[in-house]
Formats: sequence, structure tokens, C-alpha cells
Amino acid sequence: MPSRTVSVAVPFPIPTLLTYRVPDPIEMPVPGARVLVPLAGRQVTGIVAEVNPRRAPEVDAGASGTAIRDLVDVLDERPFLPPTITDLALWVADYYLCGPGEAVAAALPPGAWLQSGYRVRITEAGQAQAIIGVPGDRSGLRVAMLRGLPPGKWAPLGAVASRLKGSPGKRSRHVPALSLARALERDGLVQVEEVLRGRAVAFRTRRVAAPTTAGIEAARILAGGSDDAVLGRLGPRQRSALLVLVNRPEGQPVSALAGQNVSPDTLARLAARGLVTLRREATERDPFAVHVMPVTVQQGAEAATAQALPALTLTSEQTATLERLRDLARQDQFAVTLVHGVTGSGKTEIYLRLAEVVRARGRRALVLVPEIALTPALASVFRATFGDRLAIQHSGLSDGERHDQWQRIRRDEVDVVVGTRSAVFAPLSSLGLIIVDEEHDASYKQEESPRYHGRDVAVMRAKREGALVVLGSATPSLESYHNARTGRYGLLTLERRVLDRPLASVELVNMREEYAELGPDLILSRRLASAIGERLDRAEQVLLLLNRRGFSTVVFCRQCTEPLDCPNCSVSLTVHLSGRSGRRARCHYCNYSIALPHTCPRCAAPYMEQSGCGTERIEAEVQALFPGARVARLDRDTASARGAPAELLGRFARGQISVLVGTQMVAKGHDFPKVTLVGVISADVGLGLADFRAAERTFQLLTQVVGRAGRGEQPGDAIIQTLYPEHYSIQLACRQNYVAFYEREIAFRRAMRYPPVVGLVNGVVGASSLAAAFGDANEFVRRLRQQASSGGGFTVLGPAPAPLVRLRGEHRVQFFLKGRSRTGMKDALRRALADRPTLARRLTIDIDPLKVL
DNA sequence: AGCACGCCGACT
DNA sequence: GTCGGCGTGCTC
Repeated sequence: MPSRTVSVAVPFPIPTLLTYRVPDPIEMPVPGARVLVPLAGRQVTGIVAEVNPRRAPEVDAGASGTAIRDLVDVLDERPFLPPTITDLALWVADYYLCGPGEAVAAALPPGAWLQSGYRVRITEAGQAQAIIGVPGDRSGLRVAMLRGLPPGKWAPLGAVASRLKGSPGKRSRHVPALSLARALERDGLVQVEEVLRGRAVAFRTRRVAAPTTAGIEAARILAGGSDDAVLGRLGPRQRSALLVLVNRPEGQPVSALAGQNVSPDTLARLAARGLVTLRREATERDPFAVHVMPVTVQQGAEAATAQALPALTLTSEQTATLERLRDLARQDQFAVTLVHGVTGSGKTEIYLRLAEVVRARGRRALVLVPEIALTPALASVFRATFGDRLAIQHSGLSDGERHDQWQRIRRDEVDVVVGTRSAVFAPLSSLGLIIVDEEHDASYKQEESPRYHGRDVAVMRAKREGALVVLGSATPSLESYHNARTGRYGLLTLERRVLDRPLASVELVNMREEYAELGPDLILSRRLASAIGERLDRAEQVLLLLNRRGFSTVVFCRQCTEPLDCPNCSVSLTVHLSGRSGRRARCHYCNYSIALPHTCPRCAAPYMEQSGCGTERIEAEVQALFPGARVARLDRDTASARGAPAELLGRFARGQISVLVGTQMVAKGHDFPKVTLVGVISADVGLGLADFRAAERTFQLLTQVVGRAGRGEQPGDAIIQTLYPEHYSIQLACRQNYVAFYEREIAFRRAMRYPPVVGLVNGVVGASSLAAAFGDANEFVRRLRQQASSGGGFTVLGPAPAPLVRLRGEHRVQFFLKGRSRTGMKDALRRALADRPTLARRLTIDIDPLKVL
């Protein structure tokens, strides 16, 4: 292995690190620095993972492998990504079986990558041709491209391509813009040029080569045609290089010279002769230079702060819990503690004080929350305490804001970061504490590659950095509680609410009985309807939960019974009211949508019937029943606009809304003191799914939403409508008895061998036909079984059609691996994949899956 | 992710 | 016959 090589993570789903040589005049970069590297004919940014890696991937310029290439440039002198974060990302890649570059990309702020792009300019010939038309241009795309180009000006290819996509009646399918441009270039109709794109968001040093006085003198002699002893020893390359260099005595970037046939190597030789100097020059602004931007705090959050702050005396339970955590924090070492505290037991206050303890010890804290937009209160409580020593990281920020926050953290200007999942990679140094609030929340799991779980990465990060982890929840995940029970995590319990407020009393309504008496179209039971009326009369607030969006969930023809299904996915379309054009039927997976037909598309009968109800229907129903009530709805449809959820929650907090209807969003950790009634329209929505976590999710959702009631001075009630009043997850959620639920559920998981008792891996193969998907899956599974039987320590289940057999036009087949050793399963997957590298594109592997679709 | 190579359908 | 559609493979 030659020295002066680096292994680099590039932002593509490539399963390995790539090795590049660092040419002589370029200084060796440090791990975590960004480098510009050639990759498949273009230049891309990568992050240095390792310097002089001992074990290079099997590419040593051998006959089979690809030759190692030189990197083009080093963009950072210091690590752009701190080594702790680079290593953490590499661990994520290894654990979750994704490309190292994909994991690194998850840890980077927006705009950190530079990439080569292209720009196009129309020639005069092209302008003439644009009028006549282009021969052989059947699709019309070439002429469209020509006509879309402004004469005499360079246009970015990306912009040209997106204009083509929108144009004449074409469905928005992929436009091979570069191929088109290249084809036009061959005919001399346009010019195409490569440019580096990506905003200059980071400092960048580049090497600049300039001739010395001796060099200029030498070039003068050369140009004069004479020869002397010194010049005699200059090779032709060095001579021509010298002539290029003297054109600009002030110096030229090494990378630019490479384009003029002056290699870094030649420059190094000239430098050795004292004819050229090589220096570093900062060309872009320094990200570590001070550049502070005020943190934006949302309006609703400010309103919430005013309420959140005054409750300052801790209960005895809170005090005891804080004491224990403080003792742990003082040890400055890795530990994980689960804080199981009932809803309203004041966990936020404990987090806040613990963070202060950690800060006083000179260490920093990271607070992870499921979705900041839905819990602005927590962020603003921290803001009130830590002021501008706090940074916020979440997807609702614009790229610029996010980048700025990231740089503040990177420059050690903050002590506390509050953020969502991806903030687990926040570049904090001296990390002493990670808090994972509502650790059971499913939004910690990223549902695309890298499919990591924020909580689990947090635990790994803390382990590597010697920090304390606090996992908090009223309804811990089975995983975490299991870890606490088996002694891997500490466990602290808060059984009482602050100010000894009682938990809401819960009542079940058996909807079978209601249907029997009042017919199956009933939505609100008599009990729930009258309870809502009472609260409205008393000017109290009501929260209604239905974990299903839309107006109605099924449309079918009463004559031929044909349902209205999505043409791309194996689901029925959901009807939505919204939209100027009336009702539309939409697919919640691929977003396909049509105007709701009045007649059956199959038999033309005018009897289209809608059934199954969602939040929109509840909203309408409640409004119809209580015309004076101010009803609003919070679900993904109303919350899509930036700041909309916070605004809506703010209005609810201020009492401008009396009934709030919503999906699981309304169940998240909000604190609305005036809510005295929580209604669950149907507790059964999640129960029917073929998913071993169905009971756990139902229990969590019900317990959480019931926990929104009675948080103020008035006690709260909850009414849960269900078809299965005997189901244990519903029964135990009513009693809010987590421990009993855990015992029952863990017995089930043990019996069935499901997580957390074993590790689980889900694989989904997608293909253009079901047969093709099965073909690939069968072969892959066969290889896995071979390895399983030779002592892999796991079992393989499947393949079988995935619950969503068709998704976005793709046919899907899935399989599972179950086993004690994740390493064993992952090794087997890696090996099976190495045999069939092309399968990787069609195969998604989910380690520790939360949802199986 | 791009981009190149390679194999089948509708046009000069 | 060719152009160009996109399936399959590779990137140090």
C-alpha cells in the first residue's frame, strides 16, 4: 500500500469507502476534511475517513480493480466534520448497512457538498437551427432545449432541464438533459461546460503556484530561445509549465493548471528547483469565523413559555430523580438511564436542570425531541435558560438557518442543542449529556437510507464520548424498558403528576353496541357527543383523536362493488374535501389523485358510496353537531405549511379554538391546561395491521393522548370508542398501567421471538413484476439460508409479498432475518450482497425496523 | 446518484 | 439501416 492515500466517503449509495492518492504538492488532508475527488467522470466532494488506510479495498491498481486516482483538491485544512462525528457516521453505515457516504451525508449541514454541474450556451448555428428544427428529433426535446436557451448567455443545465420537464404536455418524466445537451454539442448547436456547483458555505484553501524571480528569469531565457546549463536539465513538461506560469506572475490555482496540462507533479519539481512557489490561499469565507445569526423562535412557542416557566418547585419525585441523574452526570462517564414518568409528571423541568448541571461542569448537552414543530414549548423553555448558548436543529429551518446553527455549534459557541433526529450528529465537542425525550416516538427512526434510529445512535455516541444518556417517556419502547429490566440501563420512575393532579379517568364505549342500536354509520357515540357538549357549555376544551387522515377512506360502487384503488399502489384511495375543484380521491403513498368520480369507472353506475372515516369527516361532523363551536383540525394536511402546526397549537393554547381534531400529532407532548376531555374516535385503527408492534403502538398512542387531559386545574376525562373493548392494549391504556402492559407484551414477544428478545432485519425487493421480485428474493434468501444453516445464528423468514405488494408502481416482496446476533445477520447479508451486487439497487434493508410496509 | 454500455422498437 | 428508449453495472 503506497503512503499518501486517503479513504473517502462520497455522498452516493456506494457500499465502500474509496481510496485516492494525494498528489505531491497537496498536503495530506486530515480525517473529516472535505476533498474534491474524481468519480465516474465528474468531480464530487467527499469526506476523508482515514489517512493512509492500512487495508485498502482490493483495488491496488490490479488488473481486475480500478486504478487509484489522484484527488483534485483538499477543501479544508481542519476537519470539517469533527472526528467523533465522522467515526459515528461510519459506525452508522456499518450498523445499518448503508454506504458510508450516505451516513456521512446525514451528519453534514446543507450545502457542504460541492459537485460538478454543467452549463450550456447556444451557438449561432444553434440559433438558426432552433427555427428550422433539429433532424432526428422525434421527442421534440432537442428543439425545445434549443428554444429554451437565451442567446449569448450561459444557462445552468439544471434550470434548462426543469423548464423542459414542465413544457409541452409532457408528463413529468425524467429528461436526460445532459445527453440531450451533449448530442446538440456534437452538432455544434450548443457549447457545454463543466462548472463546480454548490454554495461556498465553507472556507476553502487551495494551492496556488506562482513563478519565483528565478522562474520568471528562466522563462524569459526560454522564450528567447537560448539554452543554458540550468534550463538544459528542464524536461519539456517543466519548460511548457514555466511558460504557462509566467503568464500570471501573481499565481494560479493548482487545480486550474491541471486543465492546462500542468500536473501537480511537474509543479512540485519546479518548486524543488526554486523556480516556482506553492502556497495556500483561503478562497472562501471561514466557517469558523464569527458569524452569528439570531435564533428564530416561533410565535406559539413564546406564548407557551409564559405558562411553562412559573411552575418551579419540584415535587419530591422530581427532586429525587434529578438527584440520581446529577450523581450520574458527575461521574463524567457513559451510562444510560430510562426515566419512566407518567404524562404530566414534569420531565422537561428535570431535563432542563440536568443540562444546567452538565454545563456547570464545562460539558455540553444534546436534547433530542421527536418533532420541534409540535413541541415548541420544550425548545423555548431551554431557550429561556440558555439564551444564545442554545442552538436549534430541525427540518423546519431553512437551509441557510440550519447551516448557520450548525456552524455555531461547530465553533463551540453553544452549550446546548435542541433538535430532531438528525441533531444526534450535531458537531458538539465535550459532550456530557444526551437527552432523548419521548424516546418511544417512531419519528426517531428514519424511514429512508440511512435507516437509523436517533435514540440508538445517541446511545452509541454517548458510549464513544463518555456521556450520560437520559431516555424519557411515559410509554417507553419495549426495547428500552427491556434494557432497563435486564440491568443494561438504569431506571427511574415518576408515578405522579406535578401538583398531584390526577390522571384522566377513562371510559370505554363499545361501538358494537352503538352500531347495533343506532346503525353502522354512527361516528360519535351518544356518550362522546354529550360529553363534548358539556365541555363546550363550560368553555373548556376538547381534543379528538383519529389516526387517519382524509374524509372517507374507501370509495366503492354499490352496483358492482368495485373499490376505487390507486393504480400504482395496493391501497384504496382516500377522499379529501379540500380543493377548489371539490372532492378528490388521493393515494396517501404515491400522491396520485383524481377528482372523485360520480359514476363507477367500471360499470358506469351512478352509485359511488363512501365509507370509513378520517379526520376531515370528524371535523365536519363535530361542526355540524355543535354549530357554535370553533373546531379546527391538525394533521399532515393542515400542518404541511411552514409554521402552521405551531400557529394552530398556539391558537388552541390561547383558547381561540375549542375543539381540536387530529391524528397522532395531537397526542404528542403538548400541555394544554384547559383540555378536560379527550375523545378517541376509534382506538382500533392501528390494531388491524399485520405488525407485531400493533399492540405497543396502540397502547402508546392511547396512553399519550389520554395524558393530554386534565393537565390544568380541572380534572380530565377521556372517552375511547372501540370495537374491541377487551383488547389488552386498550384495557391497560385505560388504566394507564404501563408496567402491566410491558409484562404482557414482552411475554408475547418472547413466545413469538420478536424484538426486543431477538434482533430483526427486514428486506424488501422491488421489481417491475411480482414474479421478478420473487425471483430475486428467492435467490437471495437461498444464499442467506445457506449461511444461516452453517452457524449464522439466525433464521430466515420468507420471502412473501410485502403488506403493500405494490407501491409507486413497483411490485414488492419481503423477507425477515431473526437472530440474537446482529453481526451474524449483517455479515450474511453483506456476503449475499457481494455475490449479487446489482441486487443492491432493488433491495432495501432495514435493520431494527419499526414499520413494515 | 450519475454515467456508460448494451440490447429492442419506430423513424429517416 | 439508425436513433434513442431505459435495464444493468460501476464508480477509487
